[in-house]
Amino acid sequence: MAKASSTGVRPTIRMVAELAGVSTATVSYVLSGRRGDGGPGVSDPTAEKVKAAAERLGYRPNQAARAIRTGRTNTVILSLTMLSDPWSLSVIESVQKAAVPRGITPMILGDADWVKVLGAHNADAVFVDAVREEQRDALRKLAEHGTSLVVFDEVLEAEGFDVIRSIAGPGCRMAVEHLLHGHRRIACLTPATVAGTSGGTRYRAYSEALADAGIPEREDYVGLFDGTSAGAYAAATRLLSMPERPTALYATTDYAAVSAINAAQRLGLAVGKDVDIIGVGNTVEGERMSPSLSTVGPVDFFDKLARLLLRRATAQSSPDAAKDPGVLDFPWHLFVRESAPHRSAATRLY
Amino acid sequence: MAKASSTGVRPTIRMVAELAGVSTATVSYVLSGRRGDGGPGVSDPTAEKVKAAAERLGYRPNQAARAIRTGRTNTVILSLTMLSDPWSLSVIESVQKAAVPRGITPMILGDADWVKVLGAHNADAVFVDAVREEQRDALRKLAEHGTSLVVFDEVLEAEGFDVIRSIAGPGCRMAVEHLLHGHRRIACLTPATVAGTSGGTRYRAYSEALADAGIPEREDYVGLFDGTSAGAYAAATRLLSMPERPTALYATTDYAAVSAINAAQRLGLAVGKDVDIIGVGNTVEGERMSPSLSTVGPVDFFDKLARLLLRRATAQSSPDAAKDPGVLDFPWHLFVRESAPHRSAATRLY
DNA sequence: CTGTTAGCGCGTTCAT
DNA sequence: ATGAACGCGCTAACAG
Repeated sequence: MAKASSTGVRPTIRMVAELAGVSTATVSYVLSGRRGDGGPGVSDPTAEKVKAAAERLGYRPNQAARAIRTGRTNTVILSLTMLSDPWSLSVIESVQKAAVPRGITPMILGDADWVKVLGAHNADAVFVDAVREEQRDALRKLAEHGTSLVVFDEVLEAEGFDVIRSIAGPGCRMAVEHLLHGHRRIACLTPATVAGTSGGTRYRAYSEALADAGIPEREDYVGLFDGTSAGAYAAATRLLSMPERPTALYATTDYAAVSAINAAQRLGLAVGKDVDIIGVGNTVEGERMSPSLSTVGPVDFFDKLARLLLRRATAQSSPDAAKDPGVLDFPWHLFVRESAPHRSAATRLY
Repeated sequence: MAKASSTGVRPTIRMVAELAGVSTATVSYVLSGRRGDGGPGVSDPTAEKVKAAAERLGYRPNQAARAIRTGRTNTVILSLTMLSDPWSLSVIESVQKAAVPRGITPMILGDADWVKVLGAHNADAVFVDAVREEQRDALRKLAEHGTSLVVFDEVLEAEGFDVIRSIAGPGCRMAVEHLLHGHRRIACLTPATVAGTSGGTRYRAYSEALADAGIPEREDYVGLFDGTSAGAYAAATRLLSMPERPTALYATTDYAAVSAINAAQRLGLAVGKDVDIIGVGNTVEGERMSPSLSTVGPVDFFDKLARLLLRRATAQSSPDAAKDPGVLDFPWHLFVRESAPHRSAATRLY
């Protein structure tokens, strides 16, 4: 029960050394488990003494002090602007899965003004989720002065930092065209926050694909909702309850598509038969549900992102295979699953 | 456009000093904006020279090095287990609003194994949102050795750290009893993940209040859902479409209550008139919507939490009015708003 | 083979 | 406005 040392003071390596009756160097060797080059180098008895002393004092190595000497913090920072977005949660999850086993801690920065913070807190690598115009210069400066950056952006070029890119337009187009093979009455389910954001691209793909197919766009076939799942559910219910009910539904996000499937089933419609529903994003939930969700999106996006980030974080010290920063482009694919299967001439709904 | 120094090397205070032709001490004073005691102490011309040199090199002070000397990192850590929960987002938002103006950066730790991390990364203060049994000892040890902790927990006592407590039971009871003043047919809308979590308390309040009022609990009046808003919407729709429709609905979370209001309106029911709906949690959205949501919950919870955390972070250095750690108990209140107004004998629905 | 000494690398801060 | 010590953990070079 050895209590000792409830002094409210953070124990240092020197206190441990004193209590164990050895030098600080020995403590350092024992606790970090390494020694210069070859063999073990610390005898079992002393190692035990040191460990006991450290345990008794509640000693924890001081990352800040370690960082100053080694240049590594064993930390990656994720700067995420929309924490509530499932996309952000996927990023966090993937990075955590990749980082934690290697002893690296992901820290999340919820604020959008990463510019001030990142220069000061020296993480081994940083992921930035969105770059505003006026932040670009600061970004380049950071990269110039030793910060390892991975940036998610559709237009930036790699200038000392990695760029991850995932362009939605063509993929969304594929989704709508997939529906056009079997349908004419195609509705669109999209959040109302279309202004300027990526939502705009996704809705535009719908408009343009319909126009190119010679199908006039009906205003009452566009289901706007407030961005929540409940809102998507309500909007989908409205669309699917119309007298001239659409036979297919293009949802600009996967979670909206999921809500739409729920709504359709509640209305007694067989999804993939009476009505086809396709989403955008290729999130994991869609793959797991029943019926499985047809969707478009990048392949393996989050895992590859995590791997790149971790490689950057690790390559700091060992510049072995650390390639120069570059652009990593994720092409989108069409995933035809149960909620919107292939339609032959025989199964067309028009 | 003075570029200079794109060496990929992080500039140090010494490089700045050399370029400006002054000592490192002067640079430190200029950039941190303080000087020993009284007057400015640094002449304007040299201050300008220093700032120019720092700007040219892209110098950013190294937090780790600063921390080692001052013992302060200007950082608070938020250890949050359920990042997708709106509750976590509220915590983040409040803390950010309080911290950023004071130059303190909140970092979010998404992993549940804060034990290893917190000992190493010395933040000025740490908020922990859930403590498992086996983590309690580690918690005490951390607190003993200088980590400023604020813990959210319903049973822990303050042992060197602050405890924030917000007990749901009695408040939920008040919510159901409020409905009992005007109703007999009261349904309950609750996520299916009742096992052991706080959800259990909230459902139990419903069961017990009904039992005490001599009303038998009907199984078909309990709407279980999967935890999503869409699920809550669907479950509420089912409840409100029953032949013997309940006249009141007790939802164990505010977001479920919001979905229920949407569902009721969609079914053509006047909320607050044909059907009363009450939530749990006192979140801001409920107050802002129309009809405004009646609910129970703590008052001013997030802001007070943020203030306490920031006080702890700041008090590190100046031990002026830093009271001893204690338990901060948030009593719950009943907020009677439009979705479930007061019912007099005349407006009773039975 | 085991353990110690003596610096290093930062920004801060007290004397001078 | 400066020189030098300081606080921390790490580690090359050395001593037993």
